[in-house]
Amino acid sequence: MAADPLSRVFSALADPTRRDMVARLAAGDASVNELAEPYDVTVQAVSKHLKVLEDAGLVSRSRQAQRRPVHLEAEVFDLMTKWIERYRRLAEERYRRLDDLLETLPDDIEPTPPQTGASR
Amino acid sequence: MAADPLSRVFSALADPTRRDMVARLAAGDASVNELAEPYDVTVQAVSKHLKVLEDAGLVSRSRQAQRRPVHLEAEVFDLMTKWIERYRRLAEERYRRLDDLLETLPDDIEPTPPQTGASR
DNA sequence: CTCTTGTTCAACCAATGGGTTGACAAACCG
DNA sequence: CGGTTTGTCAACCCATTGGTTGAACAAGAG
Repeated sequence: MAADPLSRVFSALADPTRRDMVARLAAGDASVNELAEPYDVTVQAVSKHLKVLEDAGLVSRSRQAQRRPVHLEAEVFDLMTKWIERYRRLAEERYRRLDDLLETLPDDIEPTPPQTGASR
Repeated sequence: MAADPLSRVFSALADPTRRDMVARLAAGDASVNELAEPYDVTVQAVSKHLKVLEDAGLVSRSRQAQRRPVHLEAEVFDLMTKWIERYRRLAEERYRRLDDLLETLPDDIEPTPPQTGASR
């Protein structure tokens, strides 16, 4: 469990149940039992999921009587979006540059010589 | 392997080696051997990683002589950013509303009665 | 056709992950 | 105090994953 933060966040959100929990927590804090209610798994399993989300920094838990309300921490999302946007931007720039290059090519030069049936 | 698309993408990017491959592919296409070079794992392991990335829709492979150049497909990133932004936005709105609420509260009403050190 | 290069497939192994049940801790309720 | 509610910890099970080695396949190059 000594993975880097980015791996932890991606990994935490790779599970549909955990994503659903995050989705529901976006609407408001909830107790473990409340969170567990819709799923047909034990409350212990949900507790484990929450631990994963907490280790990823996606949620935090406070204490309020016996309850441990779970709260969504939105800041960690930035970690992901920054990573994603960076490489998407690069990929798109590269794509655009390739487009430009093809645009300016003389007509008689073919970037990938199509098999014209003519033997070489 | 019948996971939903979002799970596949998050899961694929949960591995640091695969993220590094994506990062390098953002700079340009590469063959499997080229991709494998920096890592001290076998080329078969890299081939497996590429299969995961391909199943997630993050890369595509064409054929060029014996080589199978790997190409980064940036569109899938949108799937993630849309999901992330949606819930981050909700969480932030909720946070803002809570702020507003606290702002308008009369002074003598305490939202969560702080332990005043009185009884145990 | 044979050889070489690049890549994948198959079988296997150790570690991890998501689930279970059962016991336990913490805090309120009587 | 003794119970009840709420949640976690521990041990275990089984499927998945990331890695290995060894063989096979695909497509030039001789």
